[in-house]
Amino acid sequence: MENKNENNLEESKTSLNFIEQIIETDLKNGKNESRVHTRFPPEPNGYLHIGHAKSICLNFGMAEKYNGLCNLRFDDTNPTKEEVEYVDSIIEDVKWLGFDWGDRLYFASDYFDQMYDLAVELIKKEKAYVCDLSAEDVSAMRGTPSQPSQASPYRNRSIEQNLDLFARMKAGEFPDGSRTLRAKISLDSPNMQMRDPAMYRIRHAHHHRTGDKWCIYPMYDWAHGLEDSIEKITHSLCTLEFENHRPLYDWYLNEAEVYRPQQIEFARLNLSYTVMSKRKLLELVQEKQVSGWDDPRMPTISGMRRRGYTPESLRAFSDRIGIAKRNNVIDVALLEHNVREDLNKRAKRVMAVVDPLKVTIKNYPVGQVEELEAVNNPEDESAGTRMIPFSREIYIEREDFMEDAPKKFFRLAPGQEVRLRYAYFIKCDEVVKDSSGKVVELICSYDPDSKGGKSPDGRKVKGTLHWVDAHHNIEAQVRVYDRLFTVSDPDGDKEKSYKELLNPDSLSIIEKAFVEPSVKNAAVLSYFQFERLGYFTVDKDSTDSKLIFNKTVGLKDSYSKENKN
RNA sequence: UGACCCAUAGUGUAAUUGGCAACACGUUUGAUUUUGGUUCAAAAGAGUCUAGGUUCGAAACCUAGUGGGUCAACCA
Repeated sequence: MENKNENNLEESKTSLNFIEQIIETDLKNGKNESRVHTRFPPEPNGYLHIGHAKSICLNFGMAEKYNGLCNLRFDDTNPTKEEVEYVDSIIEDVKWLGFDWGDRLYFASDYFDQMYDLAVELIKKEKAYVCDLSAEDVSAMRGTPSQPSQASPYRNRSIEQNLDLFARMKAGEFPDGSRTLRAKISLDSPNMQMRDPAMYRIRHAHHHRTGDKWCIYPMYDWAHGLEDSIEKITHSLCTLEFENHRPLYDWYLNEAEVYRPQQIEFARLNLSYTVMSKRKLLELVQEKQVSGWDDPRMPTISGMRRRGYTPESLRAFSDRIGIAKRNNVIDVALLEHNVREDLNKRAKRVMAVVDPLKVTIKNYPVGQVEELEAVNNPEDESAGTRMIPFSREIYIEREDFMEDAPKKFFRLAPGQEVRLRYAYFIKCDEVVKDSSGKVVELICSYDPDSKGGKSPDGRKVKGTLHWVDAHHNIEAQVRVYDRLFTVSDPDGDKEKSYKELLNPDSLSIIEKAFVEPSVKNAAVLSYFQFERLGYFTVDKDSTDSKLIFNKTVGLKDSYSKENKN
């Protein structure tokens, strides 16, 4: 084991992803005074998802690894889509993931004045002009990758006229959409980004930070490079779809004659059985397909937090998926592996019965209650032990009993003996059914010498069941989640929209589960392992009188897997 | 259709930069086990998209092809 860890350490030393290779080369060459300064630049138009977590871990991770800095910067250049609610949620999520931006919380909108001044400079250099064309006209004149664009009739306005018009745009003299400021770059570049892209558009909209100060707002390409430049970012990491924008990024910074960070693109994360676009997630929220952005089925950071994922597990996941330029789809099983790995070490074990079947132990004294000692976490001795009440009537899991059991069924069946964890061996003597033939109760007998679950005579008992006392317990609601979509690639279906592929059974609510008394005052988001069932966390909908648990993920289950095939 | 990017076990990422493919997840098998969990041990699974070329030697470099992705918003 030690050897393995050493190997992994060595590997993480020598095996660098392509961004680390670039950074190390830059460091070696003394580029940017050998600084590393990154940034995570979300647009506050939605909640962060696991794909953002990858980017957050990358940006903050690179800064950490190379003794640099990472800023949190809101790219808030479009007031019609952005809201403070999103700003707040993003701050909470990044913090929860465990990253610290110090005092470097920035907003693109804080730079609007500088951006405006620089745009004026471009006009003076005849590198930008005010265009009166409508969006439709521009689109119609755009041409195609192989056919050049038609020049805007306003392309050759005088500097003075451009200056005047741009100032009046800013002053609010023109209605929305009536004019834009455009960069004067090319009419026939095969890269469509370079065909006189818009730099400013008119939007008489209230901005969450600048209020009504502005009615013109910078476009992404113009704004983003300047934001990076102003913050002296060294490596501006973004996703692949901005690859075609890089020449424009460079052109703007070059023409603005300002410090030029290096844009590097990497492949965004895709996860099987879910969607990762903010637009689609927004639709699920707005159409009430889910309870909100933090619905535990959502791939959002807030949803996963509520589901019971730990920040450590998300960070470990991010490390393991790697960074590259190849389009990828990560198997959710890897994500689930990472939570289990973390929770296995940390979660307090507890017994809960989710689908109760009553068991009466006929030879156990009526009215007697014993307190039995149970281990809190076999992976962590310091977690200690606790006492669990046991009496004549208990509940076991319905699926732990079978009347006609196959040979490899190590659980309860007529005549078969099992161990009740930490309690006693019991044997099933009698099956009680209701008029419809449904099993409603089991009559069993116990071996008093097997107290604690120990075999009194060395006899082997293969099965161990979890249980909860029928009288000393807590009733709880349990919410069990399945994948949100029925297919592994909901975006990939040509016929059906992702909404038609939603899993109708992604949420099942168990109103009446029984949990052992020790969880009584469990705090929201505290996590447990319900033995043999999986990991669970306390939902925020819980009240003083009713606990609600979310199932984070089940335990690995080689038994039921075997039986599916 | 033009430009740009990408191509390595089922999935993802490596290969100390040209020296005969490794790690993780997943899968399977066995051992241990008072969780059919954990842990431990092992196995199967690619010869690196194709075809040429350079080289003593290519997953890596070159050319062409094929397949996939991105771009033609006054979104980011």
